[in-house]
Amino acid sequence: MSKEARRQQLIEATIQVLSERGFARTTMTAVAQKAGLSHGLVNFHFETKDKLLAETLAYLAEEYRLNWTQALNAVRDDPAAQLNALIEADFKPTVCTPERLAAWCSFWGEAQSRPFYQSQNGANDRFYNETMAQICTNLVKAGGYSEVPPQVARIIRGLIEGVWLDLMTMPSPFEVQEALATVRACAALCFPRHFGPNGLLPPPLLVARNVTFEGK
Amino acid sequence: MSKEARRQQLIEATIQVLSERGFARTTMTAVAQKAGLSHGLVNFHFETKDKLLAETLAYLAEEYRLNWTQALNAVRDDPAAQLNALIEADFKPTVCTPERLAAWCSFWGEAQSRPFYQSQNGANDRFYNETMAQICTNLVKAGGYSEVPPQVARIIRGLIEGVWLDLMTMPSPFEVQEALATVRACAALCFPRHFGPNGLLPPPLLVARNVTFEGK
DNA sequence: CACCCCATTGACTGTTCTGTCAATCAATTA
DNA sequence: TAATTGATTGACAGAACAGTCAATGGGGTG
Repeated sequence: MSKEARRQQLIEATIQVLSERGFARTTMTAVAQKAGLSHGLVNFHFETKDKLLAETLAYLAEEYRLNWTQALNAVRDDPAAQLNALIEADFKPTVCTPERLAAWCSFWGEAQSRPFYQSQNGANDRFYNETMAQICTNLVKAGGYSEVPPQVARIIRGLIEGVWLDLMTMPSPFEVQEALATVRACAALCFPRHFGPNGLLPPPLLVARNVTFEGK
Repeated sequence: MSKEARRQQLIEATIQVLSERGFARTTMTAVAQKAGLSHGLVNFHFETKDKLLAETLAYLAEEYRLNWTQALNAVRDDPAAQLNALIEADFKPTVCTPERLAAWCSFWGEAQSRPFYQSQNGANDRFYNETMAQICTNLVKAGGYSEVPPQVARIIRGLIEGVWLDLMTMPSPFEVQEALATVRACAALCFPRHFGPNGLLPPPLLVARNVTFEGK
């Protein structure tokens, strides 16, 4: 097996162990067992436990970043479509599985006391938040809304994080589709002329403009 | 020192250590040192580490429950005032300090892999959510809104959890007042005739009626 | 076929941490 | 004051774990 493939296999095993046992009880031996390998090999590929965990976090962060940037690149240059893409991206099975959610959560629990984890994710988070704020600014301007763009961005971003937590802590009846519906409902409250209860409204801006014009 | 006071002192020390070192690196010795006592004493009062952590979680949960139920009892029987009380309660210095936030977060990170922690908080969460949903139902009916009450409740509850996480993970400029303002802005989007950007609108329904009347 | 390189194993070491316990100390009661 | 009770200490044992390393094995190359 190639060196890079082996590393990725071990990182995936780490994510699984993190989600099953939590951060505190994640051991090198457990990771190796999950991958069906000996524990000495984990130290061969990642010199220390700290480095293994740091690389796992970086792996998850890059996976998350790719997920939303690619979703953003796949839609046309329209703020409502972009916001919709950003929202839906967070609930795609690429990043929104029980294992990944639980792994993220175990890192959050340790992040505050480990400066490395914080600096690792600080840049990514800032980039995401700035992108979200910019999209909201464009949407407010184009749609003639009166909201304060950075605040709306914080609401939507915060709500996504909150329902992510709920997906983990709540018993099973709360599913991904319901979480997404909750965020969509919030988007509809923020931008009622662009979002409905089922997501993006079909012709985004033309309808609103016509209504305003003919209404006067 | 009385037995009960000593236990509480050790639990407070545990909360501090959790927030400073995270769950994984919280040791009995660190807790004892933080309290200025010997580590054998911790085992004397709480037989095992697991029991110490379980009691710390129960302590935080009860503190949280008391905070919002008392805030709810202190306002008049009006859904808008009740919702406002519920929102503000989550940002009071009783429960919303950096230490407590960090301690909560470290428990979340471990909760999914430890059934005890989940069952511990399951009942409390359910009670809070049902109360919030009931208040939203009353407010929607009394205020003539068209939102779906359980969904609005999930939005507000989820957003509060999300900004709590942000308070922890974001660098310092994001402060409690800004987090509260974000939630208030969301409440204003959900119930525009009862909530403004600065929170509850003074006399909830009467003013709206008067303004409309004199404005005409 | 023989050699070499590198991934892989598993036993071993040193450290850290939990939980135990006999000895000590302080306070209260007889 | 003496005795008793309960809290407190710190040394100790046992367990779990991270990290090391010499030995092994297998695939590719000369």
